[in-house]
Amino acid sequence: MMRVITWNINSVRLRLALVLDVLKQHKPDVLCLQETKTPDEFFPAEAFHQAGYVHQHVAGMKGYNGVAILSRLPLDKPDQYQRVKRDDKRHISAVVKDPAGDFLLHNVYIPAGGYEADLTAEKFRHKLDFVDDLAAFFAAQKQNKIPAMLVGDLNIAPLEHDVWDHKKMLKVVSHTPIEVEKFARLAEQGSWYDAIRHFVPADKKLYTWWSYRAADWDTADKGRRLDHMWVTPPLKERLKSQAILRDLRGAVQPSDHVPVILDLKR
DNA sequence: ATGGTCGGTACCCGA
Repeated sequence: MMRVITWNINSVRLRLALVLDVLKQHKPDVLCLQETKTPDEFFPAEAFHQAGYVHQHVAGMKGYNGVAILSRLPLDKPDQYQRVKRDDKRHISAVVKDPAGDFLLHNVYIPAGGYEADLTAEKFRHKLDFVDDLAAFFAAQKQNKIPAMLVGDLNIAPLEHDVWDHKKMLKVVSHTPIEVEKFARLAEQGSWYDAIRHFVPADKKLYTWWSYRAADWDTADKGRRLDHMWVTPPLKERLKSQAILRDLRGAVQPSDHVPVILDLKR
């Protein structure tokens, strides 16, 4: 079995012990983090190295954003397939040297988009442009035949049951029709297939994020599925199982996102 | 009716 975990950690330094616990308990081959919120010189590389994740590809900055790929399997050609080089620290890539077959892994953190679902609002515009930019990038990659996986915090909940109340959320950034439309186009341009919904029917509620502002996140359960794991067709036949580690939202000092696990047959 | 909480950083911004 080959296991990949994606997790928006909202500060890797604050939650290092929690991440190490997850690694110990769930033993992924590869861990993709978003919102690490630290420049590379302060990234806790040694702690992950000691935990067995000796292959690391990290791109951080001060205070915001930041993505990392931590792997027990060798990583090749880091960022040969990156969307843009070294600017906003929201996208890194590497080829994972899996014994069952190498695959290209993209770790993505799409901007949240602010509060105003208005095309003239700067943050919303930035989010939509970022998605368009990614779609164009993957369209240009179409000739590339290597099997691929895309994971990360995409900050869009596309399906009716990816949010707690579809009608109420239609005007809320993350579930607006224009975001969902651009999200679908991104998936189409990259030939991406939703590997989590492969296992969970579309009419079943499924969340990976619960706001910090909810007094009782668990009983209120006003979640959204913002974190995704996608594969291209060559990896579909290897899909084995998925898991969303909901309980971690109840950890001491939790991230507002929980880890998502995808297992591939080997 | 339009809240509420985080984390990093520096007294606010982004989520």
